[in-house]
Amino acid sequence: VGRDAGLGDRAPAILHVDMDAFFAAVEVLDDPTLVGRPVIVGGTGRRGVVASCTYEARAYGVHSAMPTAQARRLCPHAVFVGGHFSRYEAVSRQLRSELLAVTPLVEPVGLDEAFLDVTGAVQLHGAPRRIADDLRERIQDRLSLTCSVGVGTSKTVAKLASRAAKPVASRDGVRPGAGVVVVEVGDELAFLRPLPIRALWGIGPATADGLARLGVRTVADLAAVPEATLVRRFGQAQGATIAALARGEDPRAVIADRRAKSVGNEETFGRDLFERAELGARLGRMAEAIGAHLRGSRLCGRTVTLKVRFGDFTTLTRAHSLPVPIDTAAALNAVGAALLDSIDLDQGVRLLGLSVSGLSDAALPRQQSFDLESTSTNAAGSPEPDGQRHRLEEVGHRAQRLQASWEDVTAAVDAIRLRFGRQSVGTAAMVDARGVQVPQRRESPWGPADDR
DNA sequence: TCTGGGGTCCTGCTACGA
DNA sequence: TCTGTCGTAGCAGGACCC
Repeated sequence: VGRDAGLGDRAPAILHVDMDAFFAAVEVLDDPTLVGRPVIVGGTGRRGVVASCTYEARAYGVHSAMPTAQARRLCPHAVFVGGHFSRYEAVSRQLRSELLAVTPLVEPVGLDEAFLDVTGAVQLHGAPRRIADDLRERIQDRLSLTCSVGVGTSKTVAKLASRAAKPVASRDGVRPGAGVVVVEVGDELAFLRPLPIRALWGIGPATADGLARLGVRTVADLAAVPEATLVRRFGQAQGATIAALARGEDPRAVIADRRAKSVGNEETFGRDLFERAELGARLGRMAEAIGAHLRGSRLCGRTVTLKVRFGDFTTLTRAHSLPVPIDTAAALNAVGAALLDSIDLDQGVRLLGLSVSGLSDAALPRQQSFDLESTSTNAAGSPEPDGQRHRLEEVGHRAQRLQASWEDVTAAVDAIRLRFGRQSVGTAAMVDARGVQVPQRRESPWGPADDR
């Protein structure tokens, strides 16, 4: 980026801005009686997980992604909050506009953090350290929230620096962090080497276990392992990447306009479901939600993937690609239902998910299919396709016909909802005793409530 | 009675056409 | 016509991120 911008050989300056305990901090901001208390945001039911918690809760060992039941055992006197997702989204938009005031090169990571490439902004805003200090101050002033900022010459170093700038929670209390940590040019390896390998982006529990078997615990240990060994053990892409990270090399650029590659919707149920009719109804609502999301983003997709998690937590996916992209609930539902039909559900279903990938711009001209009847062949080239493949190809054709026949109706429904509200119109399957129930993102999407 | 929901990326495998 | 090779696409599963 620096070179492209005519900045010569100036080292890149990357900032990583990370809000402190974001969801929990927003809850405390909105309810001052929570100040100084352990607050845990997440699913409050038996199958919920922790999405975020204040440092007062972290002092008891609570952390995000932990089952709520475990968090309750560790910190029974905490305040458990279901959360307000749309509020977090609104604060996140405010945060983003503050970041964009510094540079257009902002790459958001989730709602609460972002990378900024400020290599070209130093002439206007001052040294990276000053930009980081100013940003922290402005976010505190405008949002009344605190963040930590890391500065480095790469994303990895900036990210780890922001982590080093965070407050620390222990049983003795909460110790404030530095707020900003700058890793100067040339100090990267000295900063990285003592860190545990789990600190590196891309090394999760499975990879850390594998590395531990090689006697690798710190980044310095990792740097001593030949790259060929890592490639053999973890594959070409991951092996080469973690070898480079251990050497302090991370060429990834800050990318300001990432496009979504898939859109999905999934739900864990309060109790395992066995009835196909019930699962089919849930699937229909997911197709509605995904279709609305696609059309709202002017996207359409070709590959529909169904995800099923059984009571014993085993998970499988089934996917089918269509010759033409779709965006109507009717077409998505037809493919999803056919995939669901191909799965034995006797074990009971804990989670059902539907997603669509192979996305393209809906405004682009779409290739129409000339072949709506089944004339395809099977793997062996025989004109008589085998059962499952044949059924999916049939449903692919049906989805195309549904897409064509529902396109105008769907556009009309979207227009009505835009003018008269989301609940104003819907298919019969979406009507219950409370009226039309158009699915939308839940305010607390971290597990089912216990009565569901 | 531990394990959500939004995603991305990679690997291994199979099928298939050139 | 048959066989082997190669590149690509689709699919399933897994690891990882917030």
